[in-house]
Amino acid sequence: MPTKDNTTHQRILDAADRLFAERGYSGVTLQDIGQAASLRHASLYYYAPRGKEQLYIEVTERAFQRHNAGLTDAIIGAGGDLRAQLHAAARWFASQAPIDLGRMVRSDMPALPPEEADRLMHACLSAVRTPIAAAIRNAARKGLLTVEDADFAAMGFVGLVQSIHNIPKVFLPTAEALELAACRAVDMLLDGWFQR
Amino acid sequence: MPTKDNTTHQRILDAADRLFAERGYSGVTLQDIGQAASLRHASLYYYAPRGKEQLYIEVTERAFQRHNAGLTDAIIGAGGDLRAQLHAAARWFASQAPIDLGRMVRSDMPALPPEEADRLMHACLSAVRTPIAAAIRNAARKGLLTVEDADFAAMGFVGLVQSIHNIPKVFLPTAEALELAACRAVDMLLDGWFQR
DNA sequence: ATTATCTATAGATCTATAGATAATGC
DNA sequence: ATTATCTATAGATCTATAGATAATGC
Repeated sequence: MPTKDNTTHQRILDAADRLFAERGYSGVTLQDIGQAASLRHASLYYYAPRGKEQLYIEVTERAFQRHNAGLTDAIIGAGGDLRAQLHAAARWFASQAPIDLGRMVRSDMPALPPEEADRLMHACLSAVRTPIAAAIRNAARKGLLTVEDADFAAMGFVGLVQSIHNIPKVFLPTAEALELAACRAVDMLLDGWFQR
Repeated sequence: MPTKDNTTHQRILDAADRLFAERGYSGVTLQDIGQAASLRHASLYYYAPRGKEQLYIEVTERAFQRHNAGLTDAIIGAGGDLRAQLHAAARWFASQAPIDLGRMVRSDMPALPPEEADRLMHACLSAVRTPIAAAIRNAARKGLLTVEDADFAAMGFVGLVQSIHNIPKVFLPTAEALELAACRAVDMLLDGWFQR
């Protein structure tokens, strides 16, 4: 029985997390994960008896719980101002590995059993949408915003902010440049493109 | 020598286009493409001697040339108003299969030879960014906008508009609902979330 | 003859399992 | 004894090639 709180287990999950996030479900083999975690791929079954599928589901759930916590903390830590809250959320996204919701929806999930896929995808979307939508609703209650659908707006926010990760690295070489770009993207959305 | 303008060839490219766009490079096998085009996967080599890689590169180039033309036409056909131009661009994106720039950058391209990948990704980013950035620059020249970096804004626009494809189908079941959502996303970006 | 397709198969992975072996704890 | 790893291998793909075969055009 694999015990929890095992260094090797953590190393495996970290490697799987990084590889799946980078290349997606079908782009990663158990050999890749084994190699990244410095053990034979067959040994992965000791920690994940249901194989690649189990590893993907576990690390994806874990990753989005982390995003949910990271976003919630960032927003709470930013005080009561929506702009500050969304800058903090954007900086969180800029500091983390890119999230490919599109790839997850259309490439990764179809490789999983449908019920598992539905449950997992819903949890992931929820994890990133909820804290941002809550911040939006909070500001909307004060009558500051024109936003009608906070969930829709939150999904757009994520899509817009994640788009900074599609910009070639030559234009945004440092972590600071990436964070700054993320905040500029937020300001575009809050203030709009048209002159006020 | 495979002749151009061949029905089978077109059927193969269309099948490959649809499958690669949906599942990405590593999520599609030559068997899948053969099956979708109603011929044995070995026969694909008659039309694409360099195999899967050649098919991916050809259909991806073709797809983004199509997007470039579709966006350019949509924007030109919309008249001189930026909002109308961007609504038309957004409707174009809503009417087409989703574009996963993130998946392309981080999952598909790493499976290709680096020089090919760089050239192809640059061409794809350019194809979608250029017509939108031109519309933005055009409006900015009239002093209507606060946008400083038209290319950056255009990338954000694409990310934001494509995010509608990540919304579960139950919320946006019809093509009309999707187009409407795309236009709402554009309005959010043009007018901003804050009350004017 | 040329063109377009197919069958068969080689060789390389990939997932998954069985069972051996080494290290650790009683 | 239990825990953690490894080797070896089965069985299923996957890409790619060789060569057969059918259809078409001269």
